[in-house]
Amino acid sequence: MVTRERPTLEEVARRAGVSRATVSRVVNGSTSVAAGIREAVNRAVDELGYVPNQAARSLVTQRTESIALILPETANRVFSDDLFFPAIIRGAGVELEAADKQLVLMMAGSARSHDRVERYAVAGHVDGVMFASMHGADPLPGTLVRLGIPVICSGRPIGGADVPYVDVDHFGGVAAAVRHLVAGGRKRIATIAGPQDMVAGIDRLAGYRATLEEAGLPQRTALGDFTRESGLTAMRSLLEADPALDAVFAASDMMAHGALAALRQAGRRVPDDVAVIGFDDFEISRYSDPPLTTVRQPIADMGRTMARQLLGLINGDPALPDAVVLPTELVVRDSA
Amino acid sequence: MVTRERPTLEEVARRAGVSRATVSRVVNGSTSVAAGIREAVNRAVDELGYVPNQAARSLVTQRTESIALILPETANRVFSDDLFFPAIIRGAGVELEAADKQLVLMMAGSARSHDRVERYAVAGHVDGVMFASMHGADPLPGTLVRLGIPVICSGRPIGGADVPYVDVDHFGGVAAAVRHLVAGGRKRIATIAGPQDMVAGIDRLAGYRATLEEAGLPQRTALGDFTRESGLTAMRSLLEADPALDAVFAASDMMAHGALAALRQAGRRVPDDVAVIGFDDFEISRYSDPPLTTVRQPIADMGRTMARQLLGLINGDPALPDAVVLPTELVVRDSA
DNA sequence: TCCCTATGATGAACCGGTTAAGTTCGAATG
DNA sequence: CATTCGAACTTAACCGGTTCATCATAGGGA
Repeated sequence: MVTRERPTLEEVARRAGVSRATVSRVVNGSTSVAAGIREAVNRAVDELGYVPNQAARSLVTQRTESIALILPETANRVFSDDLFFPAIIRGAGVELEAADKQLVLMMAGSARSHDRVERYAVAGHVDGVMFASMHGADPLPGTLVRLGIPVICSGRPIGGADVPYVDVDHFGGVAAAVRHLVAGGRKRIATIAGPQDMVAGIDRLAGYRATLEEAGLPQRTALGDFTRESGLTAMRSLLEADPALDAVFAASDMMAHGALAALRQAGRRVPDDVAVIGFDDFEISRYSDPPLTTVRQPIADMGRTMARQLLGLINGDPALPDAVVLPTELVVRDSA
Repeated sequence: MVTRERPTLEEVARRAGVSRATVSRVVNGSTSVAAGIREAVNRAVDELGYVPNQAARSLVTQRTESIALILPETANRVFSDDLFFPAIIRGAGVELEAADKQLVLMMAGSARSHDRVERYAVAGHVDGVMFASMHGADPLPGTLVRLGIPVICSGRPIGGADVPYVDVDHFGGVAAAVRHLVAGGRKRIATIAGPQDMVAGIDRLAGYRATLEEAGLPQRTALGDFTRESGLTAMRSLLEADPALDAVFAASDMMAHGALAALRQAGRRVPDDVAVIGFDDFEISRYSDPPLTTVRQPIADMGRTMARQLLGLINGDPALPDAVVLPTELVVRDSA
């Protein structure tokens, strides 16, 4: 391996016949460098193939130009089935790329990795941290904020931690979905709720409850964990509890697909016998049988917004809202 | 924001009553430090909450403890439909995490981002670079290798670039799939091929061709780009060209699902009229109607292996193979 | 003519670690 | 008892940039 020696500022300076300081100013596009010198320096830079050493730069500027995105442990488990985190990554990636920042991905969840993340951020490896949908009342975001590290969460943090976040209008989306079912004449509307240690799970269940209450209709709840498998199981237990139910709202698309499978196995027609609505609007929901009616949440946008907010925080933007809530929208297809 | 000043080595040293060098040795777990002193230092570290500054450390060690994973531009487009890149990320992530390395994600493809990636790597921001399935004969991996940067590719590089890589046995997998169709008595076996500027596309088509030739059966090819939509379109054109075809091998699961949809629309039963086999074995293929027979490739394993190989390269492991080819396996379900 | 002020370049301190070379000191050796 | 040696620690150089205080030079005004 021919590890070519990388030229340093010093060498560029020598070649251009100026001082290190001047080269630094040219490289950083500073003003007040005579045109002639600037050219000479640029020529030397090109000839030597000079690229500034990031570590040296960070050491003095205290900036790394990179941002961490923390995924919960569950991402590991669910990744193969779930399209949520990839979309977050994509959205954040695009935004950060535009700002010339790097995206560092970390999995967290276990106590060990928890500590790792904290040390990593504190070591000054990144300029800020984004948390993707956490479980429970995770203390880590708050801890980092207290240490003076810019942080943003996806999903309103549970437990009242005072951390800026980006979220979507779960409640409104669910209300629209349930009202759609009610308007369609459904009387026995059940729900497959998500994990009750995540805002997404909590708020969607709350939306279901409030809307049915408002409509004066009975409620029936089964619990899932956002995965297809859990949706299938939950649907079975709902059918057993109330064979006459005529609609179900699932708090995630994957659970809705599980529910579709369970209904098919139980010989129910969708939407004739039972209407089904999901939440997410993943690509695959357009291709299910029948195509899934669902609440669209702008996941990639969420990633983008998180990145944008975090960049604002890092730059000390004064007029930055603590929270941004993105709209959701009911997408009506054939399943309800 | 209370940006608490982070303690430095100097302060720890002062508190422990020793020199900077000694603290450094304790922190790095070096030998030859008397137990008493070691304890005193550790106490000081804990009391002050000292965490080494990574930039300073990198500056002298020339190591950053992080690794870049480069995704092709298409990842952006396809991400919402595709489960390939997430699995690669997950696999690599797990392995790197175990080695206490960080994963930096970058999108490349455009000329601009190309340059960005090169500069980033050369700036010493990462210790090595992994490329996820590239299009065409990308010169970037070769360039980085020449610059002395450890590199590994997923998928044998096109154009004979001498870059170490990890790939799967496309040919063998496809051969098994096509033989399965032949053994099932299929006589008119078409294929939906992947992009011919990617090894995965090329090798899978080659496997189809060779195996059919061996069986003395006629060939028929349509081209897709691995997405569901392209699979649907390709299937339609295949049906038009040969309404009597009785089997199709799609070079990706998503294209196979598109094909299933096209066949359904055309009134063909699967597998009775037309047998379908895909390639990937994504989670969703277990839940399609009918469940998809497909060639499983160990994607997460590929990510893991890439990471492992790269770490070996970085550590100068002498007995490192240039190429690793992982096995594929036919998974028979109901579609063929 | 002389002094003052921009303008542009330079020298040197500094960021926070690592590590080679040097120092100290007590135990072992001849 | 003098000498050698090795363990344990300190000193100081260095990594490669940024930036502030300083300085040189040319131009303008009194």
